[in-house]
Amino acid sequence: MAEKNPIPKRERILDSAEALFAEHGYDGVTLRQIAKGAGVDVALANYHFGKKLDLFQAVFERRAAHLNESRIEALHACQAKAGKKGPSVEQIIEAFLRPLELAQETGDDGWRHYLALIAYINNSPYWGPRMMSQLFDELVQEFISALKKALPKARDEDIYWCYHNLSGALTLTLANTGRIDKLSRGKCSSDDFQAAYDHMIPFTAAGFRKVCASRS
Amino acid sequence: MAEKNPIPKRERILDSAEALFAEHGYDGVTLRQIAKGAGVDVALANYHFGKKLDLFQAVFERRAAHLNESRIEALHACQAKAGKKGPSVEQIIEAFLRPLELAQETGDDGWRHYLALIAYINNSPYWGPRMMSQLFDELVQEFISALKKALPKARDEDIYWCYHNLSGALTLTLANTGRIDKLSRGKCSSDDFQAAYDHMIPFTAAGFRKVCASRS
DNA sequence: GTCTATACCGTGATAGAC
DNA sequence: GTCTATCACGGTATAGAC
Repeated sequence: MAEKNPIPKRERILDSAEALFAEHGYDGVTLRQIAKGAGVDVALANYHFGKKLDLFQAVFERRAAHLNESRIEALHACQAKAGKKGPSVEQIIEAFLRPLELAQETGDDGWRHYLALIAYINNSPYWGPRMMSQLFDELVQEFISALKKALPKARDEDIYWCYHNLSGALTLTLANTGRIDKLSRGKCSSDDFQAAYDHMIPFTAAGFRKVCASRS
Repeated sequence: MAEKNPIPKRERILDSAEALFAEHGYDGVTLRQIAKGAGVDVALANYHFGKKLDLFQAVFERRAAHLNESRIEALHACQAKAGKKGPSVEQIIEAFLRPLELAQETGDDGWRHYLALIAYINNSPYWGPRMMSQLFDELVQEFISALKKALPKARDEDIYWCYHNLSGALTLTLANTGRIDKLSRGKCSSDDFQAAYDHMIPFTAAGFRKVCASRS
């Protein structure tokens, strides 16, 4: 009692909820589990955040602004560096992805859990349409504009379908399911985010170029 | 009562469970909702399938064998056609994906729901490791072998990471969340599976070639 | 064998007392 | 901020109808 836990209870509730929602989804988690994980009483989550759904929203929103800022900064930095002709497809995708890698490799598991939660939401037919747009559309549209400039001959539909493929590859990476470990019999690891992005960037950039260059 | 519903109740339970699990996940669905959707009594699910988890498994397994067969057939057909030198990366990916498109476009929603359920499971850190391997590893390994032949200079890790990207793009497509509709302001539709695969095949094939050709 | 009605008992979210 | 009560709902078992 003399030594106070340095992390306030309110934050610990968010941390615990984040980890559990990411692993089991919204309905797979109870407030009691969250409270136990945070080392607080059940009712405290209610006191701070109201309903379970509001807590879910609060977790979702907590890190969004910071994440969006670092990705936008990365985009603007690569645009400034590229000068008038604008950055290449690779450079844009790099700016889209590397801030995630940095967040995932902070050592603190919070970001890893948060991004797994985004993967859960983005892949869900229920949550996806309800939650993704409000926080991420603005960012995505800015990246898509940049990609259109880098691929001036591309049709709009082609750009969007390519972005969809990129988003899918990213989502499965964020979900961090360990499936690639099994399939590759240990040659690759879901936790090796650097390897994931090192492959994803040239993979998707080549895909964009191929699809957006050809006329069907 | 004179006219009997042509679909037996046991199947209707599976159909209803399939649709609901795909939309809301395992914990987001109650047996009572499933029963209501099937137009049967709550206890009937228990009678036919036992525990909720067993019903989930039964849904997961019902269409798996048929799906695996049609994908393996497609692979063997393209291998036979290609002759000694073996099929190209595009042809292999085509064989991997097109049977899914055919299933999704039967008109009957069952396959669409089933494949959305696979997306849910594959993207879940909880269910993915527990369920994907048992039914799909054999198939995937056969496709990966074919890809290795088509890309003889590739390192194993590169092949697996490329497959991971393909799997992610596919998973998000199967999840059918409608997100691309919003982002593209109606120019693309999640329900347009043909467009999805028409783009995914050249996109991922180009990615495989790029990543598996270069030495880092 | 197939199916329904219903009861049981644990657990969940939430509100109100302190 | 915390503890506890409430009350609905969930999974599951049982009894028996057709």
